[in-house]
Amino acid sequence: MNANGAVSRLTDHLGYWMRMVSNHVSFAFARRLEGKEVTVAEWVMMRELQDAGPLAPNRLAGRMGMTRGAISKLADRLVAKALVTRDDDPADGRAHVLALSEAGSLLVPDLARLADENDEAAFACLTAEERAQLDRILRKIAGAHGLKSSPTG
Amino acid sequence: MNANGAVSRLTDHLGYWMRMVSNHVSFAFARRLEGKEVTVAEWVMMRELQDAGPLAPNRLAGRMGMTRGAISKLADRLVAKALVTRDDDPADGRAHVLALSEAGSLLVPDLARLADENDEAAFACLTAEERAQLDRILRKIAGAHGLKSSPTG
DNA sequence: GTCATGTAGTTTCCTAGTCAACAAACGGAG
DNA sequence: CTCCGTTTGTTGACTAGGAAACTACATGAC
Repeated sequence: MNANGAVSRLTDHLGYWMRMVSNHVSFAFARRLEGKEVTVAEWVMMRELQDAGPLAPNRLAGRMGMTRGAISKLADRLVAKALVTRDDDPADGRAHVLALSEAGSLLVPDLARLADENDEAAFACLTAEERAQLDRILRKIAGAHGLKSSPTG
Repeated sequence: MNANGAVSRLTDHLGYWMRMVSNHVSFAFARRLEGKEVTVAEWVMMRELQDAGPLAPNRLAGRMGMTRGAISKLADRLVAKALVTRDDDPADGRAHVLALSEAGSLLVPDLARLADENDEAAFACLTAEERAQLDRILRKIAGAHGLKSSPTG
């Protein structure tokens, strides 16, 4: 309750606007990816594999903030599209190694360009000053809460 | 590609940090709601009904940015929990009217307090100045893109 | 009045996650 | 070496939402 005895409004919350804008940006990106036959989650996995090199599903789950089960199925889809390879880890009979296929590697810069364009379009309405403020504030929040996994869902 | 010939990094995007922080806030809120046996989407619907009074599912779909199908099922759940009532619209044989039940009305302030606490905790690390900047910037982006539906998903 | 068109809500099928149960393999204690 | 707890990845049951088909009703043309 606030001073007038009414409960605070939904739009009084920073989290409300945060979610609205975040949803919009992700949605817009998903639309851009449609033509490439790739989902946002698939893009993030390919991106992680590009950044970090071949990786165990378990590591990817940590980085992407998803469960191992989800990674397993996501990898299935990417392997089916021949964008990612899945091999047994010679050093550990349980583990696998996921890596970008050649086709996957070739596709990444293409998708990265779409990501750049999407970010640019989403925040084009801001001044350089405002973008810098937003960037600083978001990183501060992420730092304060120890956030580290790639946002996917 | 940027100057060094590498594709831009994932973390160069404002959208990346946006999504990470937004996901964190929503997740934290979902955890708070767990004890109340209410999901975030359910909370948003109850909130809308509190703000706008009894509403047709169709109107709610617009406000919440969800399909009519999703609203139909969401309403099913809330009716099952006796937090919302669903009546035929006497003025239109097709339409229904969703409204908070008495139990629902009683629960809203309780949940609103959780929402306030969650927002406070999520952005506690920011100065008043930073919060004001963030608020202004987010509203500016939302305005620039004509965003208006409650973020749910 | 009748019919065509449009609209509201539900339902079915699909997708993409979670969670929990599981089998295989690792690795340390004895 | 063997055993037992742990870790890895997969699978199945479940959940929440979207897309589109469907039903029932409304409304305007005639």
